[in-house]
Amino acid sequence: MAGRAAEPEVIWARPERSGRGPRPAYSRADIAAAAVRIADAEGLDAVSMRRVAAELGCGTMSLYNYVPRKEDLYELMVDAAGGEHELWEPSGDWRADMLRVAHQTRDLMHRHPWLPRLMSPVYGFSPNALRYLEHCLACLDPMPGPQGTKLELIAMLNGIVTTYVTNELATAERARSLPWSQEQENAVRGAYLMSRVASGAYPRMAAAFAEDPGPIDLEAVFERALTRVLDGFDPRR
Amino acid sequence: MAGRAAEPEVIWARPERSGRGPRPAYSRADIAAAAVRIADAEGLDAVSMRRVAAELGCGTMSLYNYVPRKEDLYELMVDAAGGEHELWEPSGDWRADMLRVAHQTRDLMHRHPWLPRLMSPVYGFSPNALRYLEHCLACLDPMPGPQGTKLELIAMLNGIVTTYVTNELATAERARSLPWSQEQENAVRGAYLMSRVASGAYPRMAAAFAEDPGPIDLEAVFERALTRVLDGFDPRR
DNA sequence: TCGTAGTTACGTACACCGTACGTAGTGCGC
DNA sequence: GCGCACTACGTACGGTGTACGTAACTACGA
Repeated sequence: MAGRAAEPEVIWARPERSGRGPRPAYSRADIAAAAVRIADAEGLDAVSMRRVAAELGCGTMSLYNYVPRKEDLYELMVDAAGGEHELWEPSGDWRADMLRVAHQTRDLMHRHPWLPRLMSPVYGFSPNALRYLEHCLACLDPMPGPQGTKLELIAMLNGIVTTYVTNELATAERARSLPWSQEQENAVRGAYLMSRVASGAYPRMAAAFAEDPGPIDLEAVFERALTRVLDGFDPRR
Repeated sequence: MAGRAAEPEVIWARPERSGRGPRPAYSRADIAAAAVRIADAEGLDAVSMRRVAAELGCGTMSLYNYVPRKEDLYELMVDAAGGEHELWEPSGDWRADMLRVAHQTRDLMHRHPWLPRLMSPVYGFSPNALRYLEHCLACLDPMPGPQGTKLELIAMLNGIVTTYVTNELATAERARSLPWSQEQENAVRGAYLMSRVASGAYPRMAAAFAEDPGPIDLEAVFERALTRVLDGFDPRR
């Protein structure tokens, strides 16, 4: 019987190769890379077991030898993306290091727009996620206080980055599978919103739209959000 | 031809009743209520067009007269949940008011655990969402600064609450459709995590797990996170 | 008042999904 | 060299969203 257990299972706990039987034709890395390739090129919704198997050049059900459930395929993808995190020797300035981490995560999500959708606390302990977490904690060594607080900070920053990038990408990832362009969608939604606001029922929203903020600098908004969170955690303030 | 347009469409922009033809058998509120009932009782994954139609007592395809795409059904659900937000006369203390808003949102998400999964910036402008936004801005009237900053604060708080509740619920919503219990899942994942940490490869993670934080007060973590964000936005600090 | 156009209602059908199950072939460990 | 655990994979089932066609109904313009 193959690995389709009726019990919960962590894919990272099962060995990639178990000695007996024919040598597996693909590695976990191969499979993850195939899925990531598809998701990058055609969007997350294009990642189906059949599609990934086809990309690998094997039968659909062969995939289930490697990946008991589709969810585990997602976990492989998130881990593969996490492997792109470039780690460094902590500088001693934990605030600067955490800012750098956050920016790197944001870049990662831009490179793989499907990542935010798969980023859930559930997939938190893949090998690369552990590597990443340990690195963050190392960066936070100079920060006083209990480890628990540091974990809180890391979680908070990750949450902010995910939320922010989700906003940034908006419908971009979803739009790939729609029959119309994102510009069309934004135009229609914008027109509707303007008509509602113009109705006069929402005076403060109207004021918000009326005020001219100058050129909107999303980058600055992001930076400000991070700084605010770091301030909130900085014991020197 | 029914409303299946090849153009993007905002469901709130189309009239519920268009005069001509037979009187529609159901209102948008009926449909939303049916979907919400199913999602509350059986989880979001149980909400299919067929299932909702059955709950209403009509044919599957009849639903498409009211809801051109499934996504719009989700939008109806989010709006219906948003209608449960109880608004009040702003107190004059914007920090206190925003805390109250955040707690209410959290309660809402506990009542409807599928909400965080559907909470995306895309569904941001349903009637009840606009009501909610306007109310938040009213609460923020005493706060100095441009409206843009206030919108940033609201977005940030919503993001925090969503992230936090997602963590809180963890696999709870997902677990409903799995053949094993959430306790089993947590046990297996916990055991795996412990084994990895015990390997010695992640000394700082090990330290984090080793330190005894006393009883973990999730409520306090939430409160602290909110306070930190409010601090970051408070011009008096 | 009556035809007709626009709507509602809904059954059928299609392409896709995740995956349970059974079977055949392969190669390591004893 | 035997046996068995493992890989490979075809078939099939029950589900999904939804395109399309048809029949019934109602409110409006003539």
